[in-house]
Amino acid sequence: MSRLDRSLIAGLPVFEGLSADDLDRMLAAARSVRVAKEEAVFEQDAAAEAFFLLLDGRVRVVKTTPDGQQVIVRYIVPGELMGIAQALGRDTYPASAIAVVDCVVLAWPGRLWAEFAAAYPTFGTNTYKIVGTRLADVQTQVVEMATEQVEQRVAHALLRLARQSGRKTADGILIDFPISRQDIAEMTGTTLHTVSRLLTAWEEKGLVKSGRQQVSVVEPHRLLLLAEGRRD
Amino acid sequence: MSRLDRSLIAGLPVFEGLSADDLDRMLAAARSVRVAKEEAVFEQDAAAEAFFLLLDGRVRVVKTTPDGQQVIVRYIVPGELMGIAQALGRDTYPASAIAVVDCVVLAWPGRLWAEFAAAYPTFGTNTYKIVGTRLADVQTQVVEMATEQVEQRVAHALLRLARQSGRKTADGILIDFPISRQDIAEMTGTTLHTVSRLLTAWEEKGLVKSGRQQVSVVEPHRLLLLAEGRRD
DNA sequence: CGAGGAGTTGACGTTGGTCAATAAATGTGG
DNA sequence: CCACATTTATTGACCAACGTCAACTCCTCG
Repeated sequence: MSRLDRSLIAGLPVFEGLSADDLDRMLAAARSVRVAKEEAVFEQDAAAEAFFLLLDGRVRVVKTTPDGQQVIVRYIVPGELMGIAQALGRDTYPASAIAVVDCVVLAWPGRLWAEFAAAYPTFGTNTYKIVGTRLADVQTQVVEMATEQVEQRVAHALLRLARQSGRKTADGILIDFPISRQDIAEMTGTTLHTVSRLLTAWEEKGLVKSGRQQVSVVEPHRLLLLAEGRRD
Repeated sequence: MSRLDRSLIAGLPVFEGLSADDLDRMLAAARSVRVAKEEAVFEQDAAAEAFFLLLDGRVRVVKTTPDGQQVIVRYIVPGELMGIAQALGRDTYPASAIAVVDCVVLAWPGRLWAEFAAAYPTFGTNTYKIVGTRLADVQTQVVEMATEQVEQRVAHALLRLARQSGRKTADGILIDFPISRQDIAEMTGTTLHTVSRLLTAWEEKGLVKSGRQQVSVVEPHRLLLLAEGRRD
């Protein structure tokens, strides 16, 4: 196994404030893992034996109901932690994490969590800041689901994806990983049919461009108006 | 100001593992505050200057959208922390906390958070465990909103309230604080009309008993069947 | 080139929201 | 303590948003 270079993680928000030596020590305990497209990084309800950092690729975090319906909780982008059950006193993962494209992740044994948090307090604080952000995000999502119509929720979802994972192209902001109508439906609590109809309608109005497993936001500003419920 | 007695907080899950002296030291820094019914403990978007422990009463945590719609995020029962923005690196409260009945709370200055977490590590760990639980709860709520019909969501909400805040009576499990149809609607993302119709229908089937600002669950088991979507 | 996955689109029905009117319970001021 | 205002709840009529069902097309991969 090759030595992991500090530059892989230096500069990431989570590791802000750590010394070069600290980074090296943390990296020494990590192993780097490749995860093929559509494979799981970890599975819902499995024993939480490790926590992870996504180095490259995209991961979707999915909860499955007892009767098999799926809800996409969030997408993870490179540089983000995931599966940090230990930080929250859990011993199983609350959701599954699936590689959307081929990914590279760093994995640490879960029992190291407490050690790291004690040895590198800024790392602990930074992580809890992230947890705070995620809690806020999920609560916002609850509010959206409770108060908005499907059209607004889908518009908000696309804008979030574009912001988090968008790449500027000639056609506007391309969401730069494969995403199907079904995926968008599972993010917003609707059906692929409704998403398909919305995208078609928006394409006619010039707001988005979309194709097979791909969506670009052409006019973020007008889409935002829609998302906020002001008819245009 | 009278001295606060250790017995107020000893035995609460958050303070598990702390010595009597630790408790006394923490209490010495707290002030106890009475909050009248319908008054705010803290307000959404206000500077997070303190964190709180509910000693007595009931508090509802509410998010308000820009256009004035309200969503009830959760109810707080005695012994629970609230407004722990500091623990998550936030400097404003993400929601408002409103006393549902006359309440007594302990309040600590926010800047003490870091001190406490450092001085009493179990307190820190316990808190993050709670945060973990809340994150899981909110995520479950997202899944419910995305996959269940209104009838199931309302049934789930009532069962949660009964479990968290129920008192056994001749009529079944009484949710022991005033709660209106509108409140239940704001918990479940529906309208008071729909809640009213559901409660009437359930009352006819003998599942619940309800009146002005009051609901009892008579047959939790059958209500659970409904909540899980198995028609009966 | 064939099969399976992804997307589109029309027809239709249901859930649950909107609007409106009324009733019942509670609080308030004289 | 009563009259009146306010809040909470009920119920009916209506209808729109969106889910369901079904058929069909178009890619893409093997």
